[in-house]
Amino acid sequence: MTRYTMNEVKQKIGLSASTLRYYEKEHLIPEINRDSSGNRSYTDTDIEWISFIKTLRDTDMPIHLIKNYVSLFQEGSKTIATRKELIESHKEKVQKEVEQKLESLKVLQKKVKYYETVDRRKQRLSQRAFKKG
Amino acid sequence: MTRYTMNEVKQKIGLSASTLRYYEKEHLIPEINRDSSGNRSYTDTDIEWISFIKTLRDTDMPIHLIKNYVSLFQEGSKTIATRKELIESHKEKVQKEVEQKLESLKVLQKKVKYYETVDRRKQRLSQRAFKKG
DNA sequence: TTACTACTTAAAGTGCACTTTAAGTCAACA
DNA sequence: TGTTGACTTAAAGTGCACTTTAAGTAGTAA
Repeated sequence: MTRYTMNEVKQKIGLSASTLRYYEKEHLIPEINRDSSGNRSYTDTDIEWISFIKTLRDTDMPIHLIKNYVSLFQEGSKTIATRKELIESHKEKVQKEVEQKLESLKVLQKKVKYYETVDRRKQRLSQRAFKKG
Repeated sequence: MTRYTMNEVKQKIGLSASTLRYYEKEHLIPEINRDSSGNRSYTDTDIEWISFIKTLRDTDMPIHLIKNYVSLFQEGSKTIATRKELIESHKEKVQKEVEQKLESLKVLQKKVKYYETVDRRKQRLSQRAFKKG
């Protein structure tokens, strides 16, 4: 069975050692087995779990909701429906945020375009927009 | 000339009164003119500026970079090129983040699909993934 | 044996972006 | 005239998610 050191996990997943310890302490990830000298030894299953938690964090799910999700998981298969709802509603929230960001990107693109086409006269006019400070 | 109270701006833009004051104090937005009783009175130009600042915050540009952008603006047209670079590089960063989130959304969708199709046997197996705690 | 490196812990500290608090002013209405 | 409500300020407080610190241990190389 392949095992990984903390350093390997750090590389593989892209979380710092202190974050990995913090997640473990907060029970976002399981208690990791130790090798003969007391250092953490991660399994492929651990890696998979940590990766999914990272996906949740990458999409800004708050720690307290992830804890909620993990608790449900530990209660077993009777919580499948609730877990599905939790992930699905998070997914919908993220989708809306992405759509909002795409709108914002249009505004940024418009601004860049403006800077590309602006001439000296336009620039002087634009100064009037924020004349103080 | 149309003028707006803080309450109207709050509604129009979707920022709290304290955030509007905070942005003003930090010079992200210009010093707002006051009415006869000392209360803020926002112009359409103010609204436009605040909206753009909100777009920057909605896309998670840090306050210190926005301050940098505002400073450049105040230095006048000689900073147009720098401002364009600043906004453009931010735009590219946001685009990458959006792409990353779309990838994460695929993972979330996969998980939802899994929960939709999982049967009792599969659920028991999945329990092995996180057996402690 | 000594030094070095990589890990370990609990606890305190950090950074960011607001948000709340406490105390005060002003205009309108009963 | 008093009280209500919306504003004002500076300063302190909050929430979140880590990150850093300080002190210690275990294994390896010289």
